[in-house]
Amino acid sequence: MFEKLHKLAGQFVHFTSKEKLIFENAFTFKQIPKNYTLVREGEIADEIYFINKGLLRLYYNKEGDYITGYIFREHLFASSYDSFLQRAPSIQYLESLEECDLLAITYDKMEELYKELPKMNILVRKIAEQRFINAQQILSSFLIDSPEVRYRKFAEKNGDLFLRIPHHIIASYLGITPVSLSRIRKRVINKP
Amino acid sequence: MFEKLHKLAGQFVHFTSKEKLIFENAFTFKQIPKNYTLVREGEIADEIYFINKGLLRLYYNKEGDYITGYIFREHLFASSYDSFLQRAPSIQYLESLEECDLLAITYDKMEELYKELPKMNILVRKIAEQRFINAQQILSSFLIDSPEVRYRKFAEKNGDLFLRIPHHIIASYLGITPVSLSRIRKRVINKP
DNA sequence: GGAATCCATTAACAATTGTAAAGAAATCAA
DNA sequence: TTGATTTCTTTACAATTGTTAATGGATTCC
Repeated sequence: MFEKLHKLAGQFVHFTSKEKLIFENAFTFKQIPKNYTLVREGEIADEIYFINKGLLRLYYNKEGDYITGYIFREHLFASSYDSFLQRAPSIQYLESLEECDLLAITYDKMEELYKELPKMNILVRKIAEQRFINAQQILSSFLIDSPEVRYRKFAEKNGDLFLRIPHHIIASYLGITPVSLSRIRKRVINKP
Repeated sequence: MFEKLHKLAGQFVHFTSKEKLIFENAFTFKQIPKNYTLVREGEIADEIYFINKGLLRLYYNKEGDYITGYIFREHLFASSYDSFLQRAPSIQYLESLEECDLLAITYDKMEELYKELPKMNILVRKIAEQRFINAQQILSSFLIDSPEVRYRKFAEKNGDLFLRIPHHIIASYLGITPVSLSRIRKRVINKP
């Protein structure tokens, strides 16, 4: 249940058995079906989720269009972070793309943990730094790469997702339309 | 000298006078001319900089083209963060766009600070979280907005930069060519 | 199992952006 | 100040993407 979470934490801090228990007890297990909405636009995100199984996506609703901001895979923390961190209404939705097994922790529990386990500040700092680096890398791909190159890089790392989720969700994540994604895929198949 | 830095830190943690001194002493003052390169591609970024005065830009060199990844303004921490945080060769350059007054802190000094002032973990966590939120917002603009809307938003917040730095630097930051920026500006002037 | 919905692909056309080149204006260095 | 460089804009054309609509296939839901 907590194996992968401890593995992630273990990369950055060392918890004693006692601390491990306090850490574990801050989380609650949640099993949710496919297409379940965890956070709606306008709501304040009260939890963050460690994904033990399944896929979540963060998306924007822009005049009826749904634009994917991020796809969270197994063994990552997922949330509408800006809402969670700033205690402000979310400008995004957080929804499952598959049936998911999650470990949820609330904002208040998180604050308690910072007090009980000062090491948490180190852990969360490291995770925040990693997320920042990740966001920066994606951003740089929008600056440097053409949509086709962006597709190629995505397919290399996340090729399995083309079989797991609808393509139009990936298209908006790459900043293009489904039509354009289809064209690019055709080009790439003919000239790999 | 440290006024703005303390103001930033004060938003997140409260330092005693003693702690303030330890904090201040970790930094060294640096004055650099315009177009001075702080970090080169391939080097490991050993410092981060708090900008008291001036502008810095982070940029990528892609086959001879220079693409702006970020423009750092006064009273922000600037660095090639992925290199600094991961102790890995930088994939970007960090360079001044104007004469700058900087407060620099090295990686080693930073590690010392974490030990001497555990509160630093909270402070840096908060700063990392803010940076992440900022990166996410910029990224969402690439997904949601057209280049013209991205230009309009940039001009609203950073209009002064059009008078301070060459436009082609802003163009690549917006993910477009200088030619396209010029066209968009013409469109926007006629239809504000 | 059948109806309804959703989805990926294709086509045709419009709009936008990129590319290359050239000239004018501004800036910089000697 | 002068000459050289950089920078911004404009033009013309090519390439790409967006938009809209239609089709057939797959999936979902009673």
